[in-house]
Amino acid sequence: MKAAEKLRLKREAIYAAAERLFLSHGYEGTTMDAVAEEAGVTKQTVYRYCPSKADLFAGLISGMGEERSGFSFGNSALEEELHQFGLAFLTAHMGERNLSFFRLVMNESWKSEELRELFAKHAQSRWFDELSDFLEKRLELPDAGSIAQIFISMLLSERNRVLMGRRSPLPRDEIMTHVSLVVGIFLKGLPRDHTVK
Amino acid sequence: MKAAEKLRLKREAIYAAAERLFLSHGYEGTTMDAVAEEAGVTKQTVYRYCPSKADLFAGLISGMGEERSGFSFGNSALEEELHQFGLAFLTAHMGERNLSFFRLVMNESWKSEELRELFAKHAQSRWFDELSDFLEKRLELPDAGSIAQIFISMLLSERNRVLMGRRSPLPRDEIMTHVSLVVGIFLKGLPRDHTVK
DNA sequence: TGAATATAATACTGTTTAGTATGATTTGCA
DNA sequence: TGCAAATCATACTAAACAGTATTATATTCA
Repeated sequence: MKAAEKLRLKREAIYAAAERLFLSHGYEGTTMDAVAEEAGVTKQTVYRYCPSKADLFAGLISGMGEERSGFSFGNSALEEELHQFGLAFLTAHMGERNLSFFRLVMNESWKSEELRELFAKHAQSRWFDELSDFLEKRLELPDAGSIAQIFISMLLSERNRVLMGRRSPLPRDEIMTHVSLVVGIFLKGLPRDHTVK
Repeated sequence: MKAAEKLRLKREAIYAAAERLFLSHGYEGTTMDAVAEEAGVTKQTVYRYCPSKADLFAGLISGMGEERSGFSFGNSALEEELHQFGLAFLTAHMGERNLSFFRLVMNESWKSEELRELFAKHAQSRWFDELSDFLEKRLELPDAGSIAQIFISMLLSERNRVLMGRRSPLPRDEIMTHVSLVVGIFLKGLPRDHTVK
């Protein structure tokens, strides 16, 4: 095997191990020794690929920046589009990885401006942008941004309890029921002066 | 001054100092030396009043359990009641103390079942219970709990950005605008089969 | 006043952990 | 084959921090 290839693989193993640990145990709860062991590598090797724990963490977060929302709006009826969006959004946000990532952001983001900026590119911003654009295109709204944020919050109304370990993530059928309920309330409740374009 | 009185004061000083530090720096970020200094006291004295850091923390959290929601529903029109509730709720939840407390809960609650139980008595549960009862009393609803949770989430739609340091807490006028918007959407959007009792 | 209690001041123990140092061993490559 | 880079194994340093120990000084109260 080529040398460059091996280096790439090792680097990926280290970052993958770090991601697993950071997501499941948080920043403070993850030691560099644990990262090394999880990656099947020595601590020196870890430090050959990153200058410090903080850099490893920051590198990881910005690496995650490439992830897409995994949903695109189409031209179906408003209700149908919102329903599909809600399903995709809520399903994604009830996944373990997403829940862990959100906890991590919450835990760490207030510690430094640098981290806040890193995180800002993630969270729900892709989803939010798509929804906001869609609402603006389809409806005449006073403030599409606020309205989009409200719709997203309605979808996530059960998430805090999940995040705090007071209930398990919504299973598929509860997600469907919840999305229907939310889309119903939202559509009927939209400001009166909206018009479908 | 009586001895018992002095003891009580000292105990309060220590717990107050610990609360300030835990709220602003988190559990890990707070050292017992810092608590002692903040309370103007020696570390031994701190340990005379609590057996360990974990106990100090737990004692604090359960001490906060007595706090009321500070709002009671009346007999005005539905819209007016919801509006008043929204104002009180959102104002409280945009306060620094409440924001810090929520961050703390988020940060620590996943670490142990004991902490989760402690926290369970707080968070929005008082507010939630009152709202849920009110909706059940006033309306014919399929699931007052879910609906109450959705209303609360709508009110808090901007809070995540605040929590993550991406915007400052909503000032009074934005709170009012937001509450009006939310109550409007919510009331118009409620499931059709509701009837005012 | 004098015994008992609380506190101060200070230093210490033990543990955890980020990061470094060293010397031996493997591996790609010319 | 033989060199150079990467890795391993292991041990170390330095700092932070929870919790303890000691000795001396105040304070309460009988």
